[in-house]
Amino acid sequence: MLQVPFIRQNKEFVLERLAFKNFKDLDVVEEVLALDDKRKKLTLEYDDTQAQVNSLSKEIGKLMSQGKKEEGEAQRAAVAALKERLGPVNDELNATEKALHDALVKLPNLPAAMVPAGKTPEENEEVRSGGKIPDLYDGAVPHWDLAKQYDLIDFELGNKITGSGFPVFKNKGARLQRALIQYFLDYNTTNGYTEYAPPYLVNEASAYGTGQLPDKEGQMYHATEDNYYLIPTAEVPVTNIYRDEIVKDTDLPIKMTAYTPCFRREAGSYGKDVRGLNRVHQFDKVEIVQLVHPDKSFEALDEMIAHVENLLNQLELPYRILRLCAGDMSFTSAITYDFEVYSAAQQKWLEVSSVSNFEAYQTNRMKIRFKENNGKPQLVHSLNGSSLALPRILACLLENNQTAEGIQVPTALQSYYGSHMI
RNA sequence: GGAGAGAUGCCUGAGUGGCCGAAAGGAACGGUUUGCUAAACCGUCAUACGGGUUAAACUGUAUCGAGGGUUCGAAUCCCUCUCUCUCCGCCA
Repeated sequence: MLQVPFIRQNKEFVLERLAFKNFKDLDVVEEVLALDDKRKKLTLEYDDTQAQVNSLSKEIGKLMSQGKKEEGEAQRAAVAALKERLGPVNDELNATEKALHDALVKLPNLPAAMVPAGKTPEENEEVRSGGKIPDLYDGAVPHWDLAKQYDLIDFELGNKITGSGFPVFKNKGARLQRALIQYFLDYNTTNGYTEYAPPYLVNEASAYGTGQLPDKEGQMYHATEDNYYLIPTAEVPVTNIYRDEIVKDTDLPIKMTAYTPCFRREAGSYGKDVRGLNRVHQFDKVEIVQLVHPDKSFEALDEMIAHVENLLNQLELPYRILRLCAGDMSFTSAITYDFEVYSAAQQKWLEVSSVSNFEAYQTNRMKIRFKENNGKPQLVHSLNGSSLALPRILACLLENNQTAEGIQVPTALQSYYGSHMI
């Protein structure tokens, strides 16, 4: 969430940026400032009164130990009177703090300076593209047909075991999937990311920390018996590794990677674009997360973009990089780049990675901070990106590399998969 | 699932009503000195939110798992919750 002192000092800027993001409820900004004023006033009153209580209490202790009971009794009455005032002030202070917090979490992150204007996905800006869109041979089919033809994925079996959107990978399909995971992780760790294998279920505090709660409650699977949430992305457990921690500036940047399955209810997205692997409830993803010095987050962002782009180049997939317009970015992001690969058989672009800089928006919630030269703790910046999400990569690999003789495996992947052809 | 123990600062760990924001040791950081892959000594060593200041200094409040209660006063007593550990059971 945004920081109140920043809002106070940069009110016009905040309003302008929020409007740019197409955020309607601009009155919340005034509300936040008014509540903060009230909070300060009440804090002052409470602290002053409590200070009197504390000092009187000490006196009473002294008087009692000196045997001056009557004087002590008199002081007691004075304290009682003060405390009568304290209760209501405290109640109001708590209510004000809660109202302030509730208002604050309504405000999305501010779009960074480079973010293009716009409201819809059509207004996203193509930054660059790469790779070559293949000319498929006449018998080319979409991946769901290939999956059946080569016995790689059984969608119907998933329906039986669980429900729709839970594909079963088998034979060479399962192997290819495993090869990709291994390949991605190796690529990430080679480039300085520390590998983690985190839990796939998280508690409420973690889900709140990265912003899934309260905004996206309905999108996560919820194990109500124990009140755990199935992770929608490794971002949640991995970023929370440093929740409530103060690290040394020399520890930065912190670069982490993790492979996990991801679980998403995708409520309300039935019908369109859900065929085959395009949109599923459980999928595998390798994620990268960075915690960096606030001055370095845009540098880190560029590095992550280059990192993901290089991966797509090595997989020889045609891709394009989009800078999301203000209205299409997520609630918590300051700037987001989407990576899409071209599915030649479906003739459309599929999103396979999303790389974002959250600046201090997430870390302010999670209180992830660092200390520089024994100074005051400051918030670090957090970034994350997929490198990469498996299903759509798999779909494109199958579709784009299909030939009459079989499906070709990209060179970079061959040693992991164990063959040059499916 | 059953029984028990516990939750204190970066770590270990003392503290059972006022002298405790908290002993001691360790780690870390800064320095002095000496010096060969280091030791000794000195110092620093929680956070948040206020007041104050150009900025500091200074100062108030809160925090000893979380929330509530008793009391003039609570890390210390009471209640609730959460979590952790140990043993038993079950099991990969």
